Amino acid sequence: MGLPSKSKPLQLKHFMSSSKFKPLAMNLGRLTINLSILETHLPKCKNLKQFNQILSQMILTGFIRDTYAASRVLKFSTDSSLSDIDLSLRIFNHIENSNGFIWNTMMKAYIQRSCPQKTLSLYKLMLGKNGDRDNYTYPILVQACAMRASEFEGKQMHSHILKFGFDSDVYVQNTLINMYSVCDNMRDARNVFDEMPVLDSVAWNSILAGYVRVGDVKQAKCIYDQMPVRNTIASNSMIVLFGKRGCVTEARHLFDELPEKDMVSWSALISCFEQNEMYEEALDMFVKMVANGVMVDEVVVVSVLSACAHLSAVHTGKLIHGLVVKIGIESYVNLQNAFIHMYSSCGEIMVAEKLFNAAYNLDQISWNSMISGYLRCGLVEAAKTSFDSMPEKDVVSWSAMISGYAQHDRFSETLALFQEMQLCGIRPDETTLVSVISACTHLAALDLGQWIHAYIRKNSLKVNVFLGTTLINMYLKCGCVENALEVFEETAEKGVSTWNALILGLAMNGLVEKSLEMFAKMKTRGVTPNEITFMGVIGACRHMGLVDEGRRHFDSMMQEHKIEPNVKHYGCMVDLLGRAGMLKEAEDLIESMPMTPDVATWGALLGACKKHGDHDRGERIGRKLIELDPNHDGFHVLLSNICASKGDWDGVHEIRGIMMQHGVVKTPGCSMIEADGVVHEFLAGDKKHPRMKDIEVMLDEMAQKLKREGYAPDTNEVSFDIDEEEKETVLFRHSEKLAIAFGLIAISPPSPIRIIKNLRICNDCHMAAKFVSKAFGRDIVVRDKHRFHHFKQGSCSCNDYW
DNA sequence: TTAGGGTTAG
Repeated sequence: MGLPSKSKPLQLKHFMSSSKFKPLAMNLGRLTINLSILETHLPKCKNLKQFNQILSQMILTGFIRDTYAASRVLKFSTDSSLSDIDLSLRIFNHIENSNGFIWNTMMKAYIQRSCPQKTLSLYKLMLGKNGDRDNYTYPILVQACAMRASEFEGKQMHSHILKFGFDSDVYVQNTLINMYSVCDNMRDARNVFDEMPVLDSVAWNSILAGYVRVGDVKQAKCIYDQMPVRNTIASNSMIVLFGKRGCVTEARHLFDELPEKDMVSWSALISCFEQNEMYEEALDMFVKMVANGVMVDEVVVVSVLSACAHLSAVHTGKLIHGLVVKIGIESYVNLQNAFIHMYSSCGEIMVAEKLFNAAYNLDQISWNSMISGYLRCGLVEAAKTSFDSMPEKDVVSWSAMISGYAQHDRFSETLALFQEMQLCGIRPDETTLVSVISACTHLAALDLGQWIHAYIRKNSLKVNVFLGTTLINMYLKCGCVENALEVFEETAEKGVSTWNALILGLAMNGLVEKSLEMFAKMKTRGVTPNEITFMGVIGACRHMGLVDEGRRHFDSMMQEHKIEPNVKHYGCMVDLLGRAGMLKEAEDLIESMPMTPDVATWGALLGACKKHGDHDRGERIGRKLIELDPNHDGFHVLLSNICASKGDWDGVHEIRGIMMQHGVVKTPGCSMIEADGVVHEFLAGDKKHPRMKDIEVMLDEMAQKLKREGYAPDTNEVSFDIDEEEKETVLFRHSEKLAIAFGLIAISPPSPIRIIKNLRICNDCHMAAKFVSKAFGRDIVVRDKHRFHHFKQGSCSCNDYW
């Protein structure tokens, strides 16, 4: 920053190769240096020593005071690789009689070394000295502003240009167009362009490049069509723009029409296919490119490898690897990283690892690709080891590892790593937070989730589609409908997934009508529903037993939206019919399915049989199911429950035997509850909690109060052949009751008691929760495997239909 | 009397 670093004054000794003055190596002999000698000898300089000797001669003889001679020697210094920028600056500072050329040369030198801020500092110095600016000066300065992408500085420069009257210079105008384009200000770029009396090819190309940069297809096309001369670069840029904006047909057409296609034309089209998820086309095009003898470089190969990764085309990837080695470009870091990504995407993690270990020029992306590769292949531990040994971790590394934990259902570790990241002072970005919020959702860690929401607001992070959807989902899955609706309204960028989260979540919370309303609203807003939307919509109908409406939506999938119902949609319909007691219709629908029904579909019918007491149908289907899926614990349990409710204890024992035989273990009921930011977990019959004594006392109090209110335990739920009193004790140790008791102790009103259960809530716990909400005057929110139950004043939001 | 400035794609 600031002015170019102060250089030491130019003294003769700087240019002496030793303290002893030697005669010029270039045979200057005893000749006094003059212009002609300078001009013949400067270009012949082979090393810094020779250059220094000429320079020292000039100082010694005072010839450096000749402005023209000084400008030649400075120019040589800035252009030649023999000298460096510090020496150039020392020469520049030594020149007493400087002129515009000399200033321009020094300012240009900083541009060439990518130090535009030093160019601008020199300009300030020049202004102070009222230096000799000329029409060569401002193109350099405007370019410096463009390099800094600083519209503020650019505009200042523009006003100087007007003030000093350089605005009619075509070079100046062209750099202004470029500067405004780089700053994405196409309005001012266009103003300059429109006012140019004579447009040369640079002006056309610059304005086109601007429209391409901001992605304005309409204007770019307009300019391209009007261009008097179109070069390949212009055409290639248009292909790129079409690709970026999803106009694949136009890109392909333009490519076909090109009279001359170069390497960039081919790779622009290939990248267009790749970006628009047309991976086969990308590969085909690459094959044609090679067949046509077009040169291939590392940039195009990176695109093609990405296509291979998406297609899992490891064989093609290996062929390309061979080609890359043959043409000798394999050591490009980007290419190595693309190979690591391709191989790990195709499951060839060992190959990726070998490449990674063999590479000598690893960068941050290499490490991040390797970690993501391990995670993609499910090797979470290997990823963590690699992560721990990284020399430097950036936000991408942390996000990759955090999302890796989240995607492998290791939610506590997700949150722990997030905390560690913060301790390391790395600021999370939108991507990181999506994974963390998703972990909060699974763990029902609402406190942390809300903290993150506040963090997003405080740091004005952009709530993009993913983040918005994740937040809405979290609030709905934690039973906070109001908050979810608020985020939904605030989210500017709404995708189909955002609507889906809302439709599914509202229905889960028992707000079926609102959910269906949102579905209607979504369609009027022009958002096209997808198959997940219909899962939500039919699911909503299922929560309230809206059979006719559900059927209507199911039929509309094909008729209106051309979406073929999949096995899950059928399963959902079977569940809807079954729950409503239409068991025969449900079974008929299964028989009429165009695909093989999955176990979940039969399972839905089995559940319905249990609910509606159709024991015969239930037993028939249950036996079929445990054959189809002998490892599924839930079906065995349901079947055994059906036997139990018939009083068929032999059947119960038989099923138990089958379970033992297959090693099927019933998933224990588990409830989670968050108190003061800590998540507590309860298993059925659990006695391990540190506050178990208090909980026992509360359970007794609950039992007494509930009985007074008229609660009678529903012992039908217990499928053990034990007496009624014992059954009641078992019932009162269900995990959700333990959690409710704990909630009554640990969470002070009016905060609701929020519980998450891994299985579906049983009849008895549902009834008990209703009584507790009344007898203790507490709101209880239970999220079970399928939906929410908001208990308030003795009733539940599900209206006892679940 | 010399010398120097601008755009551009995958």
